Amino acid sequence: MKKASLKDIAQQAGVSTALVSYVLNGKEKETRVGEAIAQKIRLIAKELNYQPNHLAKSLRSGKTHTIGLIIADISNPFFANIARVVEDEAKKNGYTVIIGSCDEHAEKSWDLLNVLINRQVDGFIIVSCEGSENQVHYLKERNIPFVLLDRHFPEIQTDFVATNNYKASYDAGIHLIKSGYKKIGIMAYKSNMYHMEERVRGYKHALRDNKIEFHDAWLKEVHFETMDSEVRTAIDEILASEQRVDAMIFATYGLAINALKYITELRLQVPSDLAIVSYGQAEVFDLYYCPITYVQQPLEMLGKTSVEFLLKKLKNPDEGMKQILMEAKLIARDSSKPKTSAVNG
Amino acid sequence: MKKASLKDIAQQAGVSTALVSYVLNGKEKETRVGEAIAQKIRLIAKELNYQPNHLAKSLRSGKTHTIGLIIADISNPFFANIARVVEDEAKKNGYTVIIGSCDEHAEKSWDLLNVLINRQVDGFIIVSCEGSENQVHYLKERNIPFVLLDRHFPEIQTDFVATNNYKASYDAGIHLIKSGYKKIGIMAYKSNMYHMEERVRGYKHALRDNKIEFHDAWLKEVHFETMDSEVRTAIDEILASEQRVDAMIFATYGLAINALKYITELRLQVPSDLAIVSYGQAEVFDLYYCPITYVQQPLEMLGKTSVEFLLKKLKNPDEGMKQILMEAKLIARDSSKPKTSAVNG
DNA sequence: TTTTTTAGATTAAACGATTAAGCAAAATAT
DNA sequence: ATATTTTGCTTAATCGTTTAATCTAAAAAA
Repeated sequence: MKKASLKDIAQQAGVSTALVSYVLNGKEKETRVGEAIAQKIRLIAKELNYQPNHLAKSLRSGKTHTIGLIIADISNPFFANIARVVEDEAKKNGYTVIIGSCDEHAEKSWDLLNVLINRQVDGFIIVSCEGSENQVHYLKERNIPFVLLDRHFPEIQTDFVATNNYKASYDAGIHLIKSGYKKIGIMAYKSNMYHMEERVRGYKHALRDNKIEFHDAWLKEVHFETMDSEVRTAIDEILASEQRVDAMIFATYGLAINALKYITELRLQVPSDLAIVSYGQAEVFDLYYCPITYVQQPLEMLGKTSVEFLLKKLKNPDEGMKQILMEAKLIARDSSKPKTSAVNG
Repeated sequence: MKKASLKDIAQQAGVSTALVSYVLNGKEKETRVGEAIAQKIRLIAKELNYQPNHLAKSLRSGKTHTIGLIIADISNPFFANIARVVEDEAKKNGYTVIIGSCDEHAEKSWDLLNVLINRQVDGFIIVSCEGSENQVHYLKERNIPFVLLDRHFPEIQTDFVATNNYKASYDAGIHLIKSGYKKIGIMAYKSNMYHMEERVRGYKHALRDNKIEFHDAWLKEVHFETMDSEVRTAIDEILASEQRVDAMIFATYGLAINALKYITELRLQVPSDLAIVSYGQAEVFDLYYCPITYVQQPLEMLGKTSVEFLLKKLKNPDEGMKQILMEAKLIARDSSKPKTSAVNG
């Protein structure tokens, strides 16, 4: 029992496929289909449990109602959460999502892009990785609709939905300072990605605005690929330095996890030995013996808005560029509680 | 500058599209295409950067090289990790994966199934949820290839790849008993899913084989949807009961997380007040002040094998049924360390 | 020399839908 | 009664491939 096609319905109804198509697409008015025959077609369609063939539709229309989501890694909770939001929001609008993980690797990202372009996704939502500017330019040139998510390139005019990382880091810095910490370090990825630079810049400005001199040794930049080992070295160094820090900001969830493991090994007490504020969010932060203060990014909003922007663009390609920076929220916990009883609760 | 099609190449080469198709699909030998013309076609194809249109191919062949992966929730680390493995393994074989989250909800799962069938995925990898037996039967009837992953229905003959949950729970129980715990509870989902029942059965048998009488109060079954509140009640009850437990097994990651949060609130010490073994795996288990003993499922193998089974089935639909149960590994940590110095290190 | 075979190409249908264009009959206008 | 419009439907091209069937000329065999 094969799937029923338009033709099958047409035959049973004794009409042409055109009529069937018109009726089933609700164009009976414009195309003046007789009411009687329309009824009949609808009935037969229901009887045969007709399901239109997406492939054929897509081939004809050039639209697949599919969007490609390129992220670093679906097994990372941040991206997994984003993916879930995107999936739901897309489904709500009749779109299907194909997710690809590029491991922060421009080459993989490029492969994914091509695979998905070949599969004729209607558009992309992309969490760009370092060195993928050419890909963004490529999409622009080829006029393939896309929205950058979470990260963007300020020197390239694109739609994007991201977090105000500068502000988030600034707030994190201020928070630590207000809590009485004066020697504050930050660990970030070695990267010239704008979002990462902003996370560092915000931190620096928080220091500056509070007359705290920034020391180069306080900034630790590690490579994504070799994070596991580099984080340890970095922590060793930052604690051994002349200007030993009493607090640290971790610019990503991955960094924080690695650091926490090492800090636990070292039997350092949080926050007395080292106060902590981290980006990202996950169960660990709640359940760590000293709950971790973190920068809560508006995941839901980021995901939803990116889908919204993309779909609008698909409906109307000529619509203006949409760019939005959303504010993160600092969730204060014990890992950054006031150093002395002097300040705050 | 539109994408080049077979026709474009054919025109430039001054031949028919058939020839181009033959050459580009490596059928030049069987179909006796002249060597000279074949060269020319390949050259032009390269020049025009020809990329075949997947939609057209699929429409013709009935194969989309796409597989549907239905899981409970991509934002759950267990499934996210599985998804990643599946994604990679599929890509290695030229397949694309479409992931759908059904939230342990048979109705959503059914929707997803239909959406994906309509999108003509070639086959499915499914983590079944409660009450989805009809869906499995449906797939069998319609002869749509699929492999059940992580969970299966023993009363339905299907391909599947799963963990030996009975053995895993049995091992967990034995481990606790050997560590000196005698009053061991278990928390699971209220469910008649086989994998969940097996997790409970293994635990019970571990008790039985060690002459420990099982008390009904030791088994706490909570509903997935209302887990947050029910877990608390369950813990309260199991601790207040006459046969207060000194150790607990959590049958899923989600249960463990909720329980740990509450246990922390209650200021219970792990393992002295309550020893713990949990299913699932994630950073939390490492970073909890008392690292959590957990049942490590062979994620990578599960994912890989499920893809392998499915692809084999796609190649050769008549191949026999493939079923495999993989062994989990208990990772012993401090949360279940020996109660007295009597046993073990 | 005639017939058969073979190499090398083309034609056209098919996959399942959409849709512009066309056509005949009925209804309306002149 | 004739011209025009409207109604209701069909035809056929199209999207980009694949592939069975066919064709043609040249080569091989009879």
